[in-house]
Amino acid sequence: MERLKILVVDDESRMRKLVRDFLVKQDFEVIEAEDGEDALNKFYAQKDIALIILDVMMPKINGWDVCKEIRETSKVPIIMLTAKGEESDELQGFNIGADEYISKPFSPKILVARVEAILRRAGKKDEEVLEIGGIKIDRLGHQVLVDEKEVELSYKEFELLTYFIENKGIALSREKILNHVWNYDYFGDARTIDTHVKKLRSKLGQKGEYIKTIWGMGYKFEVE
Amino acid sequence: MERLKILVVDDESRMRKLVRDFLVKQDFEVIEAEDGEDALNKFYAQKDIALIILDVMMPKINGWDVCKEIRETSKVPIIMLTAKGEESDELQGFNIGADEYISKPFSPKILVARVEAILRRAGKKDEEVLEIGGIKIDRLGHQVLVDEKEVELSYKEFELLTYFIENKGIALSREKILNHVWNYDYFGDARTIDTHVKKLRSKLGQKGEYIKTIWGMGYKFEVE
DNA sequence: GTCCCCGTTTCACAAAGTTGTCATATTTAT
DNA sequence: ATAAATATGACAACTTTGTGAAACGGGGAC
Repeated sequence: MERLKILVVDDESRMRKLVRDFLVKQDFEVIEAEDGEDALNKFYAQKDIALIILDVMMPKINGWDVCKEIRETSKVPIIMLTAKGEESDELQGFNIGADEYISKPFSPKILVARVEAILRRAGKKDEEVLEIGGIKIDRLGHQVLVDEKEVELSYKEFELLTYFIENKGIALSREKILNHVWNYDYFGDARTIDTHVKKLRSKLGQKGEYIKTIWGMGYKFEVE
Repeated sequence: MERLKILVVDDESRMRKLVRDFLVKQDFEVIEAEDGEDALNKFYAQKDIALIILDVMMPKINGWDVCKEIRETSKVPIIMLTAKGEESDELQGFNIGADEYISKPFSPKILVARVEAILRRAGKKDEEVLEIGGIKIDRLGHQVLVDEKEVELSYKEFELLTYFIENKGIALSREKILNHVWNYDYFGDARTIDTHVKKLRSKLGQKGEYIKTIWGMGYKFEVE
């Protein structure tokens, strides 16, 4: 297996070196960029970057803008490094589509753990068939089998179920679901999700119960 | 890990120097500000400040107002330095969202100890799984296991338990709990916490006893 | 172009679950 | 014993979620 490329963007070289050292130890290939402009150039030049780690505070173009710009054309996973307290885009009132936020200061151990979790999930996107608890998703055939019997799902239902299963065991906020299943620039009502969940649950029959409601939070797919 | 930045705000340069010297000795990076205005400017310019030490008595903008202002946008930990008798503001229930109060005169050793305790706690916010005494908190799954069996908690209960465990072994006043689990701008009755503690204890069964009452003070989570 | 079909979204109301408060009981410190 | 603080149970107000129906909207048939 070829080493995966990670783009690390931070204006402080000390910080880049720190992050790089840990990632290299985990056998990733690291590419560094020292500001937003540099980051965009390197990202577009190197088409096979698997993940971006992006500091928020940078001269010229800041991290939020780099993220937004990249999201225009790519769904590459992005981890934002934020200062304490400004971690969430919700707090800023606008959503820019990062996948994770890690607040400084952080331990390198945490960073590496998150990177691996994200890549593991992202890796699922390459698998042709996902299977869990008697539900089989065939991406190529765009088909879902429940206990070997086909269940007809609409496009959105299929995407939603796939997203749930790619992230099984993880509580997903409506915000996050909208970002991934709909799109980073979708501005509709989050309650739309409820309707799709309802239909999914009913089409999955008994197994619809795997989609759990997390009250005050969102949903989670979990097989017992 | 990169050195953490601490913003020290006091109008007396002697005091700043004193505090700075001790913090630098502990390998923190120190940024100084000599009044409230200066403090706000430097805080907003340097986005990765990990903690603020803030004198109350200062010209132009005083410490209380700086704290309130910062709390509008950030959850960065704040330690207030108060002269004898000034804490009354805090005691009178005028709540501005500081994390700690240290009254002058204080020993630098105490200050450093508090700083490190706060930062240690803040670091826990990035850990995905917390585990202690047979209680496991899975943040990603938004799920709590007691002796490997799931216990269903409401949103607030989950937050409260998480806060207790992030601060295990530390006595927490109701004031403090309200500030962190509810919000800095919550003005309800502190007795509300009692009700939530009651429910938490009962849902945790035997292990509910880990939540100890500290008479006249608040609560503390402690495993024997 | 118009009509129709069907997936998607919105909406309004019902249902379910949560949270804060209050009165009362109990415990604790002195 | 007494006063003060905490525990508890019940409940009302409030939020969030579920649901069915209606509105919307794009693409194909005609």
